[in-house]
Amino acid sequence: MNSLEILKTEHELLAKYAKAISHPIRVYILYFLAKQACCFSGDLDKILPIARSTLSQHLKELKKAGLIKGNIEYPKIRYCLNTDNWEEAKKLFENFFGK
Amino acid sequence: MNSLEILKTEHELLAKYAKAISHPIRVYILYFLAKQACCFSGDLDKILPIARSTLSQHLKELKKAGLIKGNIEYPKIRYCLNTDNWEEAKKLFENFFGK
DNA sequence: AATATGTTTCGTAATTTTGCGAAATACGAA
DNA sequence: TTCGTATTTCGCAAAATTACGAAACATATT
Repeated sequence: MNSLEILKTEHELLAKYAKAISHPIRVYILYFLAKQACCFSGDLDKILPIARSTLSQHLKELKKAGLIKGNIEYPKIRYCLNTDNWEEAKKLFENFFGK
Repeated sequence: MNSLEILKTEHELLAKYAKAISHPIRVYILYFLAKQACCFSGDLDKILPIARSTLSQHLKELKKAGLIKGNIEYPKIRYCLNTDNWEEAKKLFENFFGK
């Protein structure tokens, strides 16, 4: 893989993370998790003015992007930041904007 | 405006900037401008594997989000970062990820 | 086995995004 | 005034996103 391809991959990765952050609801969820460590979907459902199914979809998006993960604790699911990828995203954005 | 509303606005602003960055082509354009100061649409057209009209649309998106601006220098248009908003976005992301 | 709980998946609809080629635009140069 | 250049806007189509309510799921409890 040459440097141009690495560059391309990095751009695509940054775009992927940016896309995950590109909706106010998802920004809020990430903000909430970054502050409070972890929470259950129901905690967010109480706060956010959207249907549960819609919330679930946003959580799915964030999971797909790798920014959060969910651990089952029946009958609930505990959502947390995926700290490794969170740090990766942080570094990509830092680099992008110029440290 | 209370603190919750300010928070909401900040989340929406961050989401808006993230959306602008959420496409690889736009990431590349911003990266290019951040490195090289300014350039013409034609410079990008030579590099990027998309139609001119599509490139134009992406530039429009970035302008709409406030991250770039274009100065007419007939028959070309010189595109530059909108540094004020670029700095604002940088700070929002820094805050978001935790400084 | 039946029920209750927290959450996701399904089906659907409306809107937005992405992309292209063709045509339009704006202006300087011939 | 006509021509050339750089870029945008238009018209369209395909795909993705966002949203909802209803139904399905997985499991602990009764």
